[in-house]
Amino acid sequence: MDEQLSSRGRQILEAIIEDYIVTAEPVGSRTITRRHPMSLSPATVRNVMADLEEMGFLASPHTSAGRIPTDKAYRFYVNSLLSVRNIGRDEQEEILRRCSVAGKDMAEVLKETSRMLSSTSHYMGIVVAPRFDANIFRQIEFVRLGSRRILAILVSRNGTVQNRIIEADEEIPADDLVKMSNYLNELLEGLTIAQVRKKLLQEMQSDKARYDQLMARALALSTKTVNEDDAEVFIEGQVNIFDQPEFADVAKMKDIFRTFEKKSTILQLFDRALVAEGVQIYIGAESHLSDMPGMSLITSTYVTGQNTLGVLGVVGPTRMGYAKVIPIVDYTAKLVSRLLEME
Amino acid sequence: MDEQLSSRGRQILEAIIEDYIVTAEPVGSRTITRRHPMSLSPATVRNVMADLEEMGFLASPHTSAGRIPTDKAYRFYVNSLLSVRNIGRDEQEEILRRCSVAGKDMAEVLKETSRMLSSTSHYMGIVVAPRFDANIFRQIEFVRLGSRRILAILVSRNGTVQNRIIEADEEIPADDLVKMSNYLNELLEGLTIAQVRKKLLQEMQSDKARYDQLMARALALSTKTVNEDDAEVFIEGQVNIFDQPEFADVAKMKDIFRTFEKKSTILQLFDRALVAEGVQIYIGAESHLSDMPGMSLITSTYVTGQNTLGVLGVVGPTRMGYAKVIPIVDYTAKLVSRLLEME
DNA sequence: CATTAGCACTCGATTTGTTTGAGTGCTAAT
DNA sequence: ATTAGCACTCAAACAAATCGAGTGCTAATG
Repeated sequence: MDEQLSSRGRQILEAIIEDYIVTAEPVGSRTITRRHPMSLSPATVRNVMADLEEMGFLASPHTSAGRIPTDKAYRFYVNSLLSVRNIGRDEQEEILRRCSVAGKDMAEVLKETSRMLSSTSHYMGIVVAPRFDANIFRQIEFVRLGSRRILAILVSRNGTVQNRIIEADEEIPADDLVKMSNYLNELLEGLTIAQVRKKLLQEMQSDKARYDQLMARALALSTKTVNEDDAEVFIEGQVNIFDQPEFADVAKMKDIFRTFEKKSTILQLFDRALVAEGVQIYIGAESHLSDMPGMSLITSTYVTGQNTLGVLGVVGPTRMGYAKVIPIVDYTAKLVSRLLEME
Repeated sequence: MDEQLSSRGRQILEAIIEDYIVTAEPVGSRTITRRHPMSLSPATVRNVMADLEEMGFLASPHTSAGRIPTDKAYRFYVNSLLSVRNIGRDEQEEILRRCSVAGKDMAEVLKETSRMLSSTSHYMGIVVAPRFDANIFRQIEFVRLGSRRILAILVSRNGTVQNRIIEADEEIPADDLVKMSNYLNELLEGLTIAQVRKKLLQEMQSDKARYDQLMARALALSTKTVNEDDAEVFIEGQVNIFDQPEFADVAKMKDIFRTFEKKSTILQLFDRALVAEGVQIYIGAESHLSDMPGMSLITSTYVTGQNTLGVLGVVGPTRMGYAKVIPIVDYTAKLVSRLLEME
């Protein structure tokens, strides 16, 4: 069934896709010949288009409209047709400028990155923050707030801070708090947060803990601190989809916004991209998410050294400017990697 | 011009408003007599409605449609007609349950509160976090991340944490960091963050700083830490406005979402509510924000002791269920006050 | 024999016209 | 003062007519 595509077929398919990307209207044979002068008559183009439709690259909304590319067409376009042009000098600078907000903590940087992705691509920018789990323990600190209220602050090497308020069962003197943190800091030095979690459990069951009240309490406190890991997601530029004609309909809008309101769906999606390497492209149904029909996403992981930290990317309609967005995502991911590397 | 409203006039106005609140359709004389049996003929109602229109309580979209309440009508309704019914037992419990997420830091609690406000009211929930400025300094801590990278952690009495990564000009030994934080903790004890800011400036210009290198550096670092105050806003349930028929139009939707995307507008609005006390109601143009025509908001401040901490509230169409939402906002504000009080 | 001109045909979108019905204001009867 | 009656209005809903971009097919063409 998969007859080879003639060179002319490719050329016409490409023309159709590119036209559709900018106009969002079904494109017909006339239009093609007008906008991409290639010394062919509409009739010929029609024949070719009929072939392309049979091969599953095109679909017609109804008999007397033009044709629109299918997911398969976009896939082919991205794989074979598209010459990923290099990222523009000015774009590059814009990205660099926007991401290099000095002195901010990581969350701020990533949020700004997401915002930048959305405004340079004109679609939605998404950044999934590194799982706290993968970070390396740096220090734990306890601050007394009230007689029993204790603020626990957990710092990891890259400067991420997690804090949590703990109600202690009984009052703990300030000195003890210092001792406790000293003890823990020594104990947990150099471990990842995931390992820290395990270690704490082990320690609590060990003999030492049973004899040393203070230690036991320290362990209990820190377990409470460290015991959850909700990955953060930054989604920005949702309003951009209002400008996409294919969603210009309140019902569809609502669906989309609902989907992106609960971030778990997105997380699930991006988690898949996390295991892959480099730029990933999911076109339409390829995302296997029925919640977002007609949308594509372009993602890339960002890393430090060998470790994959997180994923970032852009979500837009399948009819998205791949040629422009792919290099943006790619460059941004590398940039963010570099920025975090320095830490 | 402000002729007195007859008791019958009030009654009919109330009927119209309440009808419009549930149907969102212009209401006519027939409808009124049908739905609110009050032994009056449509013709009579018509006469009264004409009077009400002249007085500025009603407006007709066009001659042969029913009439809709004006802002003035809602204002009158809220001031004079509305009997704020007590909050329902079950609603109260729902709110209590949703807000009492133990062990979370304040940001989480407020975010959840906002989410709760939106889902119980079916409009948009907004919570403005306390200005960090007003908090009372508790402790500052420096953590070394790299040779020159230092993480500064600022804790206030109520457990709010702000942290910031600082690039130092030169390497600072760990001991010095401890000394510095000790010095600062003593210096800043008990001040509000706003005062801290001033104090730091003063100190830096004092003689001591000129002689004591270390102290000077400590001051410089902490100034960097403390030198910004971006109030946080939690806006949740934006999708709810998709269900409001008056905004069922892509252009209006877009405007609204755009407005709420940059939170500064909202902040500006809520800042005004901050100085007032208790429940505030802004109907339509009363908010003086041309960015959100046709919307009302109901806010209340939350406090601990004498201090106003922040504002929370609900934003919806002017045609909003005031009778239901007002007690919700009121109760929630009091609850949040209580929750933070305990800290 | 691939290409193209020609042509009848389709079908959504747009336009125009008609009907419907909820609503109004006014007047005259109650 | 209230209401029944009536002529009038106007958006919305529906239907028919028209338009036009597009199609598939066939026959002519280089």
